[in-house]
Amino acid sequence: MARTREFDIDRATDRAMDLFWRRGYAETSLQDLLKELSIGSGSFYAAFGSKEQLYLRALERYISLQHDDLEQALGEAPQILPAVRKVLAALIEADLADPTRGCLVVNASTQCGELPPAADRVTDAIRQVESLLAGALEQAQARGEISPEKDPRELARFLTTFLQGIRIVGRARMGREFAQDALSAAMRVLD
Amino acid sequence: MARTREFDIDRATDRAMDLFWRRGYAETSLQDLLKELSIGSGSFYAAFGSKEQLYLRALERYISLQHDDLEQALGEAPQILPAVRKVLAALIEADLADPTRGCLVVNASTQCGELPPAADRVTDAIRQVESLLAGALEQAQARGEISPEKDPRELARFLTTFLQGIRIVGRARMGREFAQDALSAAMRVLD
DNA sequence: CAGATTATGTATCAATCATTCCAGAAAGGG
DNA sequence: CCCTTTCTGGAATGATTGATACATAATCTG
Repeated sequence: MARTREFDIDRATDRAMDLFWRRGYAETSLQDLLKELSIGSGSFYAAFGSKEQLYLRALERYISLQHDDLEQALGEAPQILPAVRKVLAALIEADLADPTRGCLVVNASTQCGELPPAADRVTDAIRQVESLLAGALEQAQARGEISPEKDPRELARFLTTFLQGIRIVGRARMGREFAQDALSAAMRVLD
Repeated sequence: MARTREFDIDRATDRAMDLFWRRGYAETSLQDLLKELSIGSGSFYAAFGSKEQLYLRALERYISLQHDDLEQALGEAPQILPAVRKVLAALIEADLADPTRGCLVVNASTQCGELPPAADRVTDAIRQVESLLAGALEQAQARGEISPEKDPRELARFLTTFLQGIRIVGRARMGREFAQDALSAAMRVLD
C-alpha cells in the first residue's frame, strides 16, 4: 500500500516528553526536537501535526505514567501512611537526582499560559491525583488506619498541594534536608 | 549637560515585572515590553542592557516586595497562627482573582532553566521565606504560642513548601474550596 | 512488475526574535 | 547661543522561529 514509517511514534513521544520536561515548552525548538528524534521536519509534521500537538501528546503521556505510578504505589501498600511517605520521599530523591526536570505538570502550569488545552489538562491531572489520594485515604480510614474524625478529601487536597510544593522546592535546589524536614512535618497532618 | 530620560526606570521596571509575571519570560517579547513601557528600543537598551537583565531586575523587585509584605504580615501580628493563616489565605485569594499570574518566583523556577542567575535568585528567595517564617515561629514559641517540642525550622520549611504548593494549585485553577481545604489541614501541623 | 500511497529529507518560507545603528532631538554648562 | 552629552525612536541587522513545498524513496496491493 504505502511506505512504512521508519520510527516508532510512541518511542519518539517519550523522547520528546523528556526534552520538554527538561527544557520547557518555549525553550525546546523544533530543531532540538528533530535532532533528538532523529527525523526530518517532513516526518515530524506528518506524524505529530505541530509542536503544540506533540507537547500535548507528551503531557498526556506523562500524566498517564504518573497516574499509573501513584495508583500502584497506593494500591500495593498494606498501610497508607508509609505508602504516602514513600511516594513523597521518592519525589524528593528524583528532584535531587535531576533538578532540571521537576514535574512536567507543574512546569506546564507555569509555562503554558498561551496554551489553553495544556492548562486544562494540568487542572485535570491534579484533580486525578486528589482523587487517587482521596480514594486510598478513605479505604485506609475504613481499615482504621486514620482517625474517623478526619475528612479524607481534605487530607487528599492537602497532600496534593504539598506534593506540588515539594516539586517546586526540589527544582529550586533547596536540598534534601529542607525537603525531608517539610515532609516530616507534613506527615503529622495524617495522624 | 545632557538630555534627561523621559521615563522613570523604577516605574518601568514595575510594569515590566507585571508583564513577565503574567506572560512568563519566554512568552514576553521585546516588542511586548517596548509597547508596555511606551519606549523605543534605543531607550530600552540604554536603560536596561538586555531583556535578560531587565528580567533579573524585575525578579529582584518582586522578591523585595514579597519579602517586605511577609515581614510586615508576620511582624505586626500579635499571634503567629492567625498571621500565617491570613498570609496563606491572601495568596489563595490573589490566585483566584488572577490565576494568570501566580508567583513570579515559582514561575521563574520552571521558566528559567537556561538563565542560571535567575535560578540562583529563586533558591535564595525561598530561603528568605524560610528564614522569615523560622524567625517568627521561634519568637512565637518563646511566647508560648507553639509547643516547645516543635522545631521552628522544620515548621518553617513545611510552611514554605506548602506555600509553593498553594501557588501551583492556584495557578492550576483548582478552586477556592480545594485550596482552603488544603490550608485547613496544613494549619494542624502548627498546633 | 505496475501503480497507488505514504514517508523522508532538503530547501525554503514568511514571521518573529533580540539586538545594533544612527540621525535627530533635548538639556545643561560655558 | 553654541557645544557637548545623553536620550529617543525607527530603521536595519542577522539569526532563529515554526511550518510548508516538493522531489525522491520505500512499501504494499493487485
